[in-house]
Amino acid sequence: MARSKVGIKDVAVAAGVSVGTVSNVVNRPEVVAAATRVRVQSVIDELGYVRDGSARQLRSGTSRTMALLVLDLANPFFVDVARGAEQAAQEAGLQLITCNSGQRVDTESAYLAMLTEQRVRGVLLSPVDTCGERLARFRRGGIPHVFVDRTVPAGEACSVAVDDVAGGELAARHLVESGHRHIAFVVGPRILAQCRDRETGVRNALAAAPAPKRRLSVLDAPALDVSSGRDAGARLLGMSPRPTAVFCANDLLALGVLQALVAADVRVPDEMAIVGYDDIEFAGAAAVPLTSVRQPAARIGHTAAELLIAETSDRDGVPHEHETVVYMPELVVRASTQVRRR
Amino acid sequence: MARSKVGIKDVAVAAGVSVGTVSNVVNRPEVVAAATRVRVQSVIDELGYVRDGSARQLRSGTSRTMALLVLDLANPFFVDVARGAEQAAQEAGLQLITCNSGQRVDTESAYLAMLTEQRVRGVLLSPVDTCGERLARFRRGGIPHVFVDRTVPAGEACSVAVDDVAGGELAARHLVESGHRHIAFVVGPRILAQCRDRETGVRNALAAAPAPKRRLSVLDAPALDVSSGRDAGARLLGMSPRPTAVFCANDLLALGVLQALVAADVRVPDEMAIVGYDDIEFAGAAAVPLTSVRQPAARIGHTAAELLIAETSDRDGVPHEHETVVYMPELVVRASTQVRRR
DNA sequence: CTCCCCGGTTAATACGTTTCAGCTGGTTCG
DNA sequence: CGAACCAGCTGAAACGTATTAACCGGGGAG
Repeated sequence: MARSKVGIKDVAVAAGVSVGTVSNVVNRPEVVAAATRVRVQSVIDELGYVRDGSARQLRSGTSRTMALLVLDLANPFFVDVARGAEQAAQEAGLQLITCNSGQRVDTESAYLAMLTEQRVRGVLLSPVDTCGERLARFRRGGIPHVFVDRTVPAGEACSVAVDDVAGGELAARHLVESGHRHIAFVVGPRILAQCRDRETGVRNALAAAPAPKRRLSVLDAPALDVSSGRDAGARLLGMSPRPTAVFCANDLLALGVLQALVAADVRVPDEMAIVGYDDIEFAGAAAVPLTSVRQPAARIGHTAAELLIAETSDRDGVPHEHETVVYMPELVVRASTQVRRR
Repeated sequence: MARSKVGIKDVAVAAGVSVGTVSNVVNRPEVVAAATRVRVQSVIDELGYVRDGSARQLRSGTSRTMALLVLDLANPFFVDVARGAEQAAQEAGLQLITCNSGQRVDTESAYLAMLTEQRVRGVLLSPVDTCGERLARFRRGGIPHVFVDRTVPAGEACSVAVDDVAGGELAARHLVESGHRHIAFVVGPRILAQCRDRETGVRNALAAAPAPKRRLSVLDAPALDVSSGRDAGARLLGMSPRPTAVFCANDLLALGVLQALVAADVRVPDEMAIVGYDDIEFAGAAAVPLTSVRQPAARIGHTAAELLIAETSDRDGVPHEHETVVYMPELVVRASTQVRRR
């Protein structure tokens, strides 16, 4: 079991052949004579030779793995994005590695630095902040990348996203049409474009609503997760006058708010309606099934990966045109906004 | 913006020093004179030089990244494991990449092959099947690895797991003590040791229960996910006589079963009690908050990563002792098994 | 018979880095 | 005054692979 360092050279001498031939057996079997091929292959199996990715990549200059760097893997939305991207990568014969920045800028740039050093084929990127200096440096680094769940000025890079302004409008309009006059919006860190855009959508919808004037209360949450949602829910309960409906910037926040309401015996939706965002699988299974704004998560990942693959395949001479894909969100109405049998 | 290929050599000539000096500036700044250091560094910044990971690793022979290969990233339990592992890696100055086998054997071995070629420092592994030939080949490959959420015969490798038999017992005993006579167990693919062990625990608990004899119905689910849970829930509803309690091999299944019950207007826990496994965050936020068996997910990941790091740090000459860590699960009782104000 | 081509193989080179032995000029010690 | 040393730097040798030009023996075309 001499597992120490068997290289192409060892295989070559053991098979009585040159290293070039061994390389051919591994990478282009069709060019080597059948007899030689099986002999070399059997030596490879016997010795347990595995080619060395570093040397291979150093020599060839290109990698066969791409990366997905997401904002928050604890959010099932991004897990679905990853699933879609993984499938597209697999279809193209590439490997995908997933990295999680956890909404932290420094973790994000650490990963970007590592991926740059590794010379990955490309990166699918859902960055914390589009404007930061660290991100700009990465982009100057010349590694192909596609923005995911985030748009970017046309021509700068490919991007695949959902119209978050429209999504915010969708949610707020639904609440307005359900007769709510005082609506709360629980928003995450404003550094996230998603949060800013959804807020814009909410304000648009309220401004466009027919008289009478609606009131909007905005509650800030420090992060887009369940425990921040619980906090926000507690604050919501303390408000006076209390809003009759709440829209949350994502489903994790909404689930947290819901927990706080249920714990305080506030009836949903009778006393407080709730709308979430993302329509993660758990939204429909919640204490009160959540009305939510659905995004085609897996398709976003799949499309983004396809764009990246297109960008990194050498189309000899043909220059790459950056492309921007924007999907439209869709409102899924459930019990959390439907007053039952009056 | 000539982003094409700036290597250490380009930096060297631009700064008027030798390549060795540039390498030192990057890797051991303390050995080079301050004046030279700042000059070289400024050239590096200006040219946007990034050292090449492949060449670096090829030369030095060791990698600074380790990998985590999980069974199912859609299960928040594994996301927590990843979080713990990531933290431990970061503490040791290593990078962690996460790969998702999605409970598919072929995807798993594709990732293992890639990680082997890449010569990663080590792999944290929660395999689909401990016995398969493909896994055996990987293990012969000599890449250090630690099993996660899965025990392995002592001495073969390190492993960090939770006592699943005890967990199954915990859940079943709780239901027995709540007075249930006919219990259903929704189990996932038996190829997963977790499923087998939890079933063993259930049978142990029932065998050990005082008279009268309890009845056990086992329902097979094709996968450990929510939609399989919904299917199982539908089958459960069709049973006659119908069990009065159901224990699910994980929380995703339990949430699916719960959805099916709620949709059919079956009251939980009055008509049907439910126990899940993993105590994921969403279990407490479900339609009826779920009683569940909690596992210390983040700690599992953290400990496993620490073991791997210990195994791969050269303790000059001291041979590595494989270690097995087993945590005990804990029952968290919630509304899904507590009949309310009778 | 010569020439050329062809399938199959070899030997050499380059990829970008790290490392290490050695060179330099200057300073301190005996 | 010479020897020994020092900091700071240089230059070349690997690391394991993919690639390419060259080589070789034999068979078909001319």
